[in-house]
Parts: sequence; structure tokens; C-alpha cells
Amino acid sequence: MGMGRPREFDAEIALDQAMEVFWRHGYEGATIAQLTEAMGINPPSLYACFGNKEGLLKAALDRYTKLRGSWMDEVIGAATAREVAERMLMGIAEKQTDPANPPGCLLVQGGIACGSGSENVPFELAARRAENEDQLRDRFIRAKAEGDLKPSSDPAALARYVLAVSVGMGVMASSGADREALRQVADVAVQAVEAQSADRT
Amino acid sequence: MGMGRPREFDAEIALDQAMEVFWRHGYEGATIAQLTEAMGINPPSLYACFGNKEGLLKAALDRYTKLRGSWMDEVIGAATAREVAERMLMGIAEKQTDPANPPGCLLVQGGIACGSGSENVPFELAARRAENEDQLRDRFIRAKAEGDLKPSSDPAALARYVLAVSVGMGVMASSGADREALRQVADVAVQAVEAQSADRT
DNA sequence: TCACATCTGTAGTGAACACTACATATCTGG
DNA sequence: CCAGATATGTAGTGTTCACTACAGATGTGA
Repeated sequence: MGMGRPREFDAEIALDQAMEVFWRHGYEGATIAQLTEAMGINPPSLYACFGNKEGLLKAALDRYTKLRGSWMDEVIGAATAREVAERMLMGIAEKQTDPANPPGCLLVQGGIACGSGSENVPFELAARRAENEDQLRDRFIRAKAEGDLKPSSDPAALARYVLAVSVGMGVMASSGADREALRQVADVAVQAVEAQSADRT
Repeated sequence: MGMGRPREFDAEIALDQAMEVFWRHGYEGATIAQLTEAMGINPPSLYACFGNKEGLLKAALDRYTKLRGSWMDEVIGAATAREVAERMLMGIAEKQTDPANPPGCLLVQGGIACGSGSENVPFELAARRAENEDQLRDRFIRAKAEGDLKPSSDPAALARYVLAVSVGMGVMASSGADREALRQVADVAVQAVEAQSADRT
């Protein structure tokens, strides 16, 4: 009972290429031909490794969130709620206009609305975005407990707000907004969080 | 030289149906079969009237923006920049969770990323969103001139910010956020505009 | 070296897609 | 009533899609 012929490609490198195709064209706009070409493999290898197109997307999403995990840790590691928001939104202004990647965010570009065979793709992306929202919310709950945020503040609403701005910035980036434009949006957005912060007297 | 056989369907009613399909499934996810069924016509009628699928989308977008025009006028008709933002974002919280329509905003759901034959669809949507941004910017420029906004404020950045929040709320609505959740986001978001408003002493 | 298991490349599969040819129907102007 | 013009319904067109059958290649364990 041997182990069979070993795989000739690196799954993670291939996923990076697939990620880029989904990012640029969306789930439905990306074709298997484009994906296999970018990945440098043939369709049977893709299906043997990832099951089907949706399985490939999920694997690419896993890799995407994993690559961004350490950055997100840095964000929630900031000392105050205000600084959390600033790191998050300023970092997003940078990342979403990084020429090394397609503009925008894969968790949005991947597919907000899909056709009748792929209804769960938007849900899949939403679930990943919700993870980030949960991290922010937990951090803001702590900030409120520490007296960093006002007693009247709503940590869940704040987290949802920061995520909404992030998503909006992503859409703008994908339609051509440059880094400076996004920075300005982030700058304004942070002021709402500041307004919820306790006076530092 | 007669005028030929008259059209048997109402183009505007048909457009309303097409709008809903694009809204729910996106440009690429919507099929001609779904569109014609929703519109109650056959493919030849669709192509005779709108040219092709992309022409139908543009016509639907025209109708969408036309239907929302009067509301946008109400928004920028508010007395202060702060109230403009509040009307805009609270109105969006309502509209994007109106059960009479698919959740979210057609100008986002229509297609943020598309495949290789439809690259200009995202640009088309972005151009329509930019119209709203321009209206807001002009209104905020006036607010600054009137002393309603601080001399240090940036009307263009504020307009871009309000639009970013709107878009982010749309994405959240499409992935299940309810009206109250969106209202909370709007409520927080307005505070950033308030922070840019001149002190009313 | 042989049986077995897994991967890879070639070359397709049926299905769904956007779009249309064509015959027929219904109008206007004369 | 007739000629020209446009709309409609039926029934397709070629293309592209996600996905796969199959044969050969390359590994492991006995």
C-alpha cells in the first residue's frame, strides 16, 4: 500500500495565484482555465487537490485570512480603541492599494452577489468578514471595561462601524481610489471612534 | 412608411423586474433566462429593446438612479452638513433593508468584480456612485463656505467618507444585517461629520 | 521486482450561456 | 386593402463553462 505519486506543485504557492485571480475577477468571473493557468497546473490536479471551484475558493480564503492574521493581531494589540481603529483603517488604506495585490479586499471582491448555483459564496465571504468584526468587538468591549470608551458607547456598534468603513474603502479602492483618498476617509472615520472615547483629562 | 407593430410590454415595468434580478444576483450571476422570465418577455424582445445584456443593465441603472433622484435631493436639501449625513445614512439603513427590494444597493450588488468579458461593468457602477459623491461634495463645499463646517475640514474627504460608509452598509445589508444594526452604524458614522462641524455657540 | 496508490496531461463531456434566424403578427400611411 | 416597418414566439446557433474518463507516469511497501 504505497503512498502514490507525489504532488508536483506547491499547494500554497498555487493558492496564492488562485487568490489573485478570485480577487481580480470575483468567484463567478474567474474561470477554471484562468485559475489553472495562473496556478501552473492542469484541471485534474486542481480537482484532485481542492475538490471543485468552491473548494478552491475556500482554501484561498483560508490562506488569505491566515496571511492577514498577524496584522489583525497587531491592530487589536493597540493601546486604545481609537488607536485600534486608526491602525485598522490606515492599514487598510495601505493594503487595499498595494500594487502587489489587486485593489480592494478579497473578502468583498470575491463575490457580493452571485448566480443561482453559488448562493453560498456571499455567505462564505460574509462569515470571514464577521470574524474580523468579532475580534474588533471583543477588543472594544475590553476598551469599554477599561474606561477607554465612554460608558454610553456600544462596542458592537463601533466594531460594525469600523468594518463597514473598511468594506466601503475596499470597494472604493477596487474602483480606482488612490491611497491618499483612502487615507482621508480613514482619517475622518477615526474621529467617530474618538467621539466615543472617554475624555482623557 | 408605417410605425410598425407596437411593443406589447411596458419598458419601465420590465426594467423594474430586470433591476431586481441584477440586484439580487449581480450582473454576471443574472442570466438572460432569469431576466426574460422576470420581465415577462422573450429574448428577442429584450434584445430589440435594450441591445444586449449590458445595455439592459445600463437602462436598469438609469432607472435606479432616476427613482432615487428625488430622495437624494431631499438629502442634500438638509440644513446642515451633519443633517445631510444623517438623512443620507439613516435613509440608507431604511432602504437597504426594505423588504420590497433585495437587500443592499444595486450600485454595489450589481458587480464589484467581473470576468474577462465584462470589465467595464464595475466601472459603470463606480461612475454612478461617483455621481452621488459629487452631489455630497458640492453640498459640503457649500456648508464649509457657510461656516457650517470647520475651516479645517475637507469637503471632498467628507463626501468620500459618507459614501464609503454607505457602500459598507450596503454590503452588510446584503449579507444579512438588519435595519437596527445599520442604524447603529449610521449613528456612529454621523459623529465623524459632527466632529467636523463648527461649534454652534 | 511487483502490486498498489496517487498524481499528471490529453482530450474530451454534457450543460448552460448570450445571442439570433426566421416566420408570423400587428401596427401606420397611402 | 396594400406596402413598409417593427414586435413577437419558436427554436435554434456557436461558444464557453465546470468538470472528468482514461491512460501513462511516479512514488511506496513487501
